[in-house]
Amino acid sequence: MRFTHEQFRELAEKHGLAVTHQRQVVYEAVIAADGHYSPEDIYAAVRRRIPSISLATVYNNLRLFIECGMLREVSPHAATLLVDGNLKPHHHVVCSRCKAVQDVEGEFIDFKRLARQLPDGFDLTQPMVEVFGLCRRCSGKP
Amino acid sequence: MRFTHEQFRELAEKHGLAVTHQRQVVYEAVIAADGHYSPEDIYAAVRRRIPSISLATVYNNLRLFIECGMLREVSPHAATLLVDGNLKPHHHVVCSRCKAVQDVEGEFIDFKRLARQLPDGFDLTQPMVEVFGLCRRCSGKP
DNA sequence: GGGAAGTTTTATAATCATTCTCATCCGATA
DNA sequence: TATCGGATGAGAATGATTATAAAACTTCCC
Repeated sequence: MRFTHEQFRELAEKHGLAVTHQRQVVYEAVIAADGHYSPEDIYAAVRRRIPSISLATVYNNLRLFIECGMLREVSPHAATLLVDGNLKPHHHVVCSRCKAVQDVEGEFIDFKRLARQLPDGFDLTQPMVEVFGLCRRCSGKP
Repeated sequence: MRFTHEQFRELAEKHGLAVTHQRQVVYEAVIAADGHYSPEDIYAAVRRRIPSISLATVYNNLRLFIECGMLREVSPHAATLLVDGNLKPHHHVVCSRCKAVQDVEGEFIDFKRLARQLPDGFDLTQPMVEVFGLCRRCSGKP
């Protein structure tokens, strides 16, 4: 999707970001791409319009967009592998900001309804769910 | 948690793994640690019992344990950041093996029940859930 | 118990994604 | 237009993870 300079200026101002050409093109590339893409993917797309752009600029801007809520991060995850020795069925609550993981018990998934929505052939062997949000410290709540 | 040599041998055989001292100690370290730990954490714990162990051995064995189902990986995630320009509420289905991500629609979460289980102060700003399992290709189903 | 065959471990090098550094450049404001 | 602060670009640096190859260990069969 393309934006006029004015449209993007408005959007950026709403989120407190300065307006630059690179920033607009990176954002357009993500919105135009309908799916889940890596920084390298976006870099490749943006280079068709700004051949001189730096990969670091793409990373910087993606991070900013995510922080101010203009984009979502898929699977907000810790920078490293985490293992869990607890094999009993349980779910996780993950803080999108600090990546802290806590266990959460309870039956809050309607598996019948979920099963109807699953892609064909998808096998829910270990029904395991992660819920994202902000932990107490990151949400700034008392 | 500690195992006798016999107990661990039985466990390993059930999952088709050879029995080595290092392997047993790594596994015990994960089981004893009640929570979500990184390879470095486990490495630190194991070194107290086997000072000469190599970090690569810890990685190798954690990967094996995860593959054969003796441990779970927290937040199975792609090796790289993925961004999603779709801000409409939706959830994701993630393949634990190949890390492919697909969107899934529908109301299958009982948010009232979930809210009761959430840790204190946890803020579900963007109720967003990821469901893990095996995609058609990785599950080997027709 | 001994010995061959195949794994595992170790140490180190290599790789990959991401961030940092800093000199330069651009955009907003006076 | 002059100035200032933030943004960009190029490449180096970092950190997690994987690959490599030689040495050590397990397993299995006798």
